[in-house]
Amino acid sequence: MNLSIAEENYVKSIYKLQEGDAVVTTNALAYELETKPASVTDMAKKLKEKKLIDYEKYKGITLSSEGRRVALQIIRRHRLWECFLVDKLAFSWEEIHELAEELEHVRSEKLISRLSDYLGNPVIDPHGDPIPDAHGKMAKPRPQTSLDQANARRLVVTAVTDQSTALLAFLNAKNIKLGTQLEVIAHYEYDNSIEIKLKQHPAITISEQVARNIMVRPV
Amino acid sequence: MNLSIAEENYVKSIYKLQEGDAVVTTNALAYELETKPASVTDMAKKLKEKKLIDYEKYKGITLSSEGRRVALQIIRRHRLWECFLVDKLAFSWEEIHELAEELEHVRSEKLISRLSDYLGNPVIDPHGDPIPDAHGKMAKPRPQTSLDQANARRLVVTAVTDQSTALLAFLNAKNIKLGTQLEVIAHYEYDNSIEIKLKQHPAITISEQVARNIMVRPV
DNA sequence: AATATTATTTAGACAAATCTAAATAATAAA
DNA sequence: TTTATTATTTAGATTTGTCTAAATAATATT
Repeated sequence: MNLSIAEENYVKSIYKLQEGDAVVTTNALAYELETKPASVTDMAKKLKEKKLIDYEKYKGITLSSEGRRVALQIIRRHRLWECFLVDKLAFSWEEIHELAEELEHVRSEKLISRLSDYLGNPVIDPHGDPIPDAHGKMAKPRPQTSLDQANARRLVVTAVTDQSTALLAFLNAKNIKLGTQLEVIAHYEYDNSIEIKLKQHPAITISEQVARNIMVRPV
Repeated sequence: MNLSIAEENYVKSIYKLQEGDAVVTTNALAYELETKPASVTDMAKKLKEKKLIDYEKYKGITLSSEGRRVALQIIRRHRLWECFLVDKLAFSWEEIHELAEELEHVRSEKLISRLSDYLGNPVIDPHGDPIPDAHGKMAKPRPQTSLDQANARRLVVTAVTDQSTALLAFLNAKNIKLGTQLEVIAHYEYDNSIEIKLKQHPAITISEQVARNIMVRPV
C-alpha cells in the first residue's frame, strides 16, 4: 500500500496517542497534528477505507493491525535516522527530531535495513526510546517520568520536553545533557524545587518548572 | 523562499535541460518530468511569479540567477546523498538515483553541510559528476560520451543510461561497473559493434545497442 | 429530565498540481 | 504565400488535503 506523507503522519500520531489500546478522539488527533477536527474526520474516512484504522463516527479511532504495522515501520525509520544524525553527523538531541520527521518519509526497506546495519543495529534511539526491528518487534518503552515526579534516587536524563533556547542554555550551563546521570538529594516542599548532584559536580538546586521539563528514567 | 517538491523537481529538470544557456521548450520539459505540456505551462507561470525562471509564452523557459542558485543547491543535496549511499551504505550505482531523488528534498543547510563534512567534502559523486559546494561553485562536468561515440582508446565507465535489468545483468556478467577502466581495441563497421578489453580479462565484443548505453570519459 | 456545553460530523469552498480537449500560435511544407 | 503540421496555451475538470460555518450527536450541568 502506498501512503502519502499526510497519511503516514496521521498513522504515526494515532499510534502515539493510543499508548497501547486507548481510543483516540478527533479533537486530540487534531491538536496533535496541528490541524482542525473537520480535517481529521475527512482523513479518518480515508484511512478506514484503506483498512489502516477502525473508525465509526462519534466512536473515535484505533489502529488496525495493519495500521500498527505501518506505524512501527515509520517509527523505526524515524528513530534510525535520529541515531544517524547523532552518532554520525554529531547533531545534538534537540536538533534531530524535525530532521528525522522528514527523513522518515523516504520509504525504502533496503535503505532502512542498510542504515540499521551501518549503525550497528541499535535498539534504542538518542532519546532512549526503543527502535522496532524490521518485523515491528521492539523492547518495552523505558519507564520515563518528569524529574519532578520521579521517585527513584539515581536517574538518567532521556529527554527535554521544552525546546526553548532559554532552558537549553540553562541545561548547558549546568552540564545536563541527554544521558547525564544524576542523583536526587532532596525535594523542598516549600517551592517544589529539587536538589540534584551530577558526578564530579557540586550539588545544585533546580526549580519545579525546570524539573517538569526534564524527562528521566531510573538507572 | 519555500518551494514544494514539485517546484524543486521542475527547477532541477530545467537546469538539466538547459546545459549552459539553451532555452527549454514546454514539450521537452514535459517529457523529462513525465507529465503533460499543459501542466508545464501552468507551473511555468508559478515559477515565473516566484522569479525562478524567465518565461514568456511561446518563447520557452530559462532559469533566472536565483533559479540557478536553487538548482545547484538541489543538485548538491542529490549528489552528496548518492555519495553517502555508495560510500557508507554500500549501495551500487544503479540503485542510488531514485533514493537520492527523495532524500534531496530534505531542505536543511546544516544537515547537508554536516553530511558533506562527514563524507570528506567530496567533489565528484559516484557517477563522476561534480558536486557544487555550499556557494554553488562546482568543477566543470567531465567530458562524457557514450561508448559508441568515444574516440579515445583508454576510457573509464561513468554511467549507464538504460537501467533495465537485462542490461545490468549483462554488464555484471562482463565485470563492467562504474569506474571500470577499459581499452577500445576495434570498431567493426559492419554492425557498429565494438571490441573492448578490461584489465586481466580477455577482449570481448559488445553490440552498438549496449555501447550506446554505456557512458565513458577519457582516462 | 430538560438544558447547556462540548465534540464531532457534514456541506460547501479553496489551493496545489495535475489532467483532457479545444483553441491558438509558431513553424514547416507545398 | 497559403496550407498543413507541430507546439503551446487556455478552459474547465479532477484529486488530495485542507478549511470555515452550520448542523447534529454526545456529554455534563442544573
